[in-house]
Amino acid sequence: MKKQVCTNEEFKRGAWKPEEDLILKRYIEANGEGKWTTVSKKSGLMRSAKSCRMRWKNHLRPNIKHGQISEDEEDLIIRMHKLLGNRWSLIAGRIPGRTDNEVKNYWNTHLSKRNLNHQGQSMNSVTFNCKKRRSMVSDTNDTQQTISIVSTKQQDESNIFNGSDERVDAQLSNPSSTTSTSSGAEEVNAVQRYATSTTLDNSAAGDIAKIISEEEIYSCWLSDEPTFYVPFVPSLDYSILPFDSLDNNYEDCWTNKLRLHDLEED
DNA sequence: AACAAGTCCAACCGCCACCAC
DNA sequence: CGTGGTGGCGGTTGGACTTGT
Repeated sequence: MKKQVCTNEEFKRGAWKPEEDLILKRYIEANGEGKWTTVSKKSGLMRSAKSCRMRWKNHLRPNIKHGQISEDEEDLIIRMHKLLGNRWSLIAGRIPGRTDNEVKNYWNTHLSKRNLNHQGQSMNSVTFNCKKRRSMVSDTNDTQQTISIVSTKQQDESNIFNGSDERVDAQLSNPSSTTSTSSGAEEVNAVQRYATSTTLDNSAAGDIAKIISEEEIYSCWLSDEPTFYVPFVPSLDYSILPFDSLDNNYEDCWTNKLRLHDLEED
């Protein structure tokens, strides 16, 4: 049987010309965003669906901000990266007008080296960056969730983080046994989809994992100590909490969360 | 002026989740 | 339930441009 192969040779590649931009822009304005294979076929551009999508998303979409990243934006990127790791789309989602590609490029070219230097001088922190977040192992046992996070070894000096090949198993106590407001199933899904484990400081009393989704952040200790579970509090923007191991004020964050948790219980 | 090295960023690639069938 | 198509994501690459020698 003859196998149907879609070769890249069918599609034009390389830099987009202004006239191609115009065609794509007009097509999407007339027909709406999405259905990129249809865009690819019907626009007459001879570009792949992915290429069309990428061009629209990163350059042609309305409200895209071009030009220099401001100090405020830079500060936000650094803080968000500290919190989320290389979750560029999530970080970009918090910076109006900036794309994930732009944020990623900016980080790689401007900030990663600077942060390496800063890190070397001031602290010895380790980040487990969950590269393969979707391949995490999750035990769907009713009473306990075991989340296995495979960290990536980062030997390159230019990388800001000291890496580890270790496998981190975070034991989350059963959500249904806590006072969490959402269902256990929802929480497990959130954890499975968007887990990132971050230890903030080697000197901290136990390692801390932040389990993050777009709207929710869960927290637990990764040490041998009994784990606890902090429910999401909708009124609180966790991303702006001062997670700064230099000041050790993450302790306050934890305290704040627990206090809010207690209030919710009341 | 010419070349090498470094920097930047648009574009591409591979992987994976989701969904329709 | 399995499969194929699609879209989204993060990592990487390649070439244009800049800076240094």
